[in-house]
Amino acid sequence: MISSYITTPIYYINAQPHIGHAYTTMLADAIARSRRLLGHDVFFLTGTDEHGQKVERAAQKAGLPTPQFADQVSAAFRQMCADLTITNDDFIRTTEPRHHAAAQEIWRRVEKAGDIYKGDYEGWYCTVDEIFVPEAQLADGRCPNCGSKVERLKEESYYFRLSKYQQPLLDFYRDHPDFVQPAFRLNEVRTFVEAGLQDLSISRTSFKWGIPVPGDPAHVMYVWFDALTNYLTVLGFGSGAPDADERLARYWPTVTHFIGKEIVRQHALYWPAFLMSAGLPPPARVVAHGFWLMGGAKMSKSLGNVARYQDYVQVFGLDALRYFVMREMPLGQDANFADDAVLTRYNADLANDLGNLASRTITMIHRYCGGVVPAPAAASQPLDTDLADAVTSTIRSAVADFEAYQVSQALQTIWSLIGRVNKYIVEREPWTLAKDPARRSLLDTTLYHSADALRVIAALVEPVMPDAADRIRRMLGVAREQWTSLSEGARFDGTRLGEAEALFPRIEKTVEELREAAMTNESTQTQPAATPAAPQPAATPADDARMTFDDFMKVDLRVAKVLAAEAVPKSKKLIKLRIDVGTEERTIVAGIAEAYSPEQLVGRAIVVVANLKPAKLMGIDSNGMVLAATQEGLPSLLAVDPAVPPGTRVR
RNA sequence: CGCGGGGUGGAGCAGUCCGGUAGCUCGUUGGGCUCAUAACCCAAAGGUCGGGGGUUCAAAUCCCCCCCCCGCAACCA
Repeated sequence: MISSYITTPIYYINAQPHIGHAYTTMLADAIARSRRLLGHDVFFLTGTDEHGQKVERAAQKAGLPTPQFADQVSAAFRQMCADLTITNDDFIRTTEPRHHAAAQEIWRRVEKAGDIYKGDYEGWYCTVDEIFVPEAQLADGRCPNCGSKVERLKEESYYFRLSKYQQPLLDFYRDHPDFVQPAFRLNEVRTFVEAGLQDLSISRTSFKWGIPVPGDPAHVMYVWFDALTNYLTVLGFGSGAPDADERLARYWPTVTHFIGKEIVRQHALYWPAFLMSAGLPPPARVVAHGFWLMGGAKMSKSLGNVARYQDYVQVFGLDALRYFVMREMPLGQDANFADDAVLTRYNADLANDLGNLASRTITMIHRYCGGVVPAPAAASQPLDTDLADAVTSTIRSAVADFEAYQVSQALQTIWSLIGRVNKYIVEREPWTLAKDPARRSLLDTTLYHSADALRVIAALVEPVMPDAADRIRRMLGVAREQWTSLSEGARFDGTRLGEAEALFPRIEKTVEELREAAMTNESTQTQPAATPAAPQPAATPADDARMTFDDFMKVDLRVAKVLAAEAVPKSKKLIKLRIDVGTEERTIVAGIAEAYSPEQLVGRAIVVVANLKPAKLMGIDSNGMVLAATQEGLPSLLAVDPAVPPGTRVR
């Protein structure tokens, strides 16, 4: 028996589940279901990643003790699985004891291999938030979160000898060209590895919400070292359980990790390296999908375009949501999540094509054959054999598509068969045949083949739309089938049909009407308890972090007038401004291009820091700084009454 | 010259590697049918394949130059 171990990423609980999490999970679920239909021994895992300082902070923000916060958000992900009828066999939480045991075990093994050493981690540290801020996220040399000054700090840290695995990784990639799909993602990783690997910091002392390092509890493991291990935890790794080795041997070599493209490096580079070090084989396959765009733009909270899977389940139904995302996103590509596209797919593909095919087929058998599937004539005509051949080849290619993770392709294949059957029915005109008793046999043959094709379609569509598959079978009066025995011409004639029902009733409303209805609904719903929360409470800085009035007066704030503005070439955020500060004209560079065009700035009265040391930005000397309130990355300029003359002091 | 992806009928995409009547879905228009969820089937209109140059008997496809869009990186004093 072939083993298939399928995983989703474990989801980081600093945010509520949204359509992106839902998609990865549904994709993995569809593949898991398809593997079961193929008779594989499947183990399907999902779960939540709960450690790290971001979680600590999110908990603070929500005003909850960290463990309680983790419970709450993790529960929301568990609920998501239930909402989406995900068939996972286990749900791992990294805060569970079994996971702590596994992570510590892999640490010990890596340490034993001589791949862990102690060193110093150096970076910009914010004393108020007690975190290291990545250089790229610094805002004016300040913490982007609380705005206080950061300082250069060293922290003791354990390092993993990633550099040692450069060649082994390259060898592994060379020997396993199918390791990452789509293939171009592996190329990216390979390029990265070829450029040289640095050892990886894998522990922190600056926060406590994590798994203690064995033998040195002052350190907790860096989240990725901890998180990736979850894939082994659920197999009993490090548990000492009697069946652990057997389970590991049974599932580990077969694993397929489904992930989003943003975490390819962790899964295709760090993870194999950790495993090699620990003496375990790297995963068999990593499948990376693209992002869902909303109206062509990346989903983000600031744009307010983050889609909630719940809304779509409510309006279109779960099967329709699953169908849409599987159909619309080819493996590895980005795709657009547009409401009108969902509606179109629903009506065109589900209601008109599939739903209507089921409806007309079932109705005719009820009407012309007393609700019992008729037997086909012994001698087939070309029209019949052509259809039968199409059914056979559709089974073959759709199954192959699923095996290659090409779910969108599989659905296209299945839908062309649906079109084929619809055409077959029109060409035969059963309603005409029914009027002539002499053509009874041809009528029976036609309806038999139509019903048989529908039976196969139900089976093929099951991984994506399990509920619709069941409903079709109920109408046809047939049982669930494994793909291993699925074939054209199953001769289920004599079967009594169930009631005809509309599989996917057409939705006649417009997108706007649907939105309105959904919004009305939402407002009557109680918000889930864990939703965000109160604007972030102002950090209460320790007394020594405050400054004196004199300190403040050192900052020379002035009203200035924009004389000219132009975008800085090759930069995304920078605009070069020529400003009048009363006493003189100056050039300053401001990072506001994402919110303002140069034209709308000219003539404007703004507030600047006039006594800031000059700095060079993209090669341009900037003499001062424009004040703006930045929300979700988008700046909003401080404005004063235009009547105030340039040079006026602000305090 | 930072890296990468892309620009194909109204919309969304395939085709580009291996040159040879430009294809699919939706939409539009006309027709057919009436079993069916105003669904299904057929047909038509609609594209100088981002722009320019080149190679070739022949270029969406190969070569050169340019323009535009989207990620990432850089960049927010």
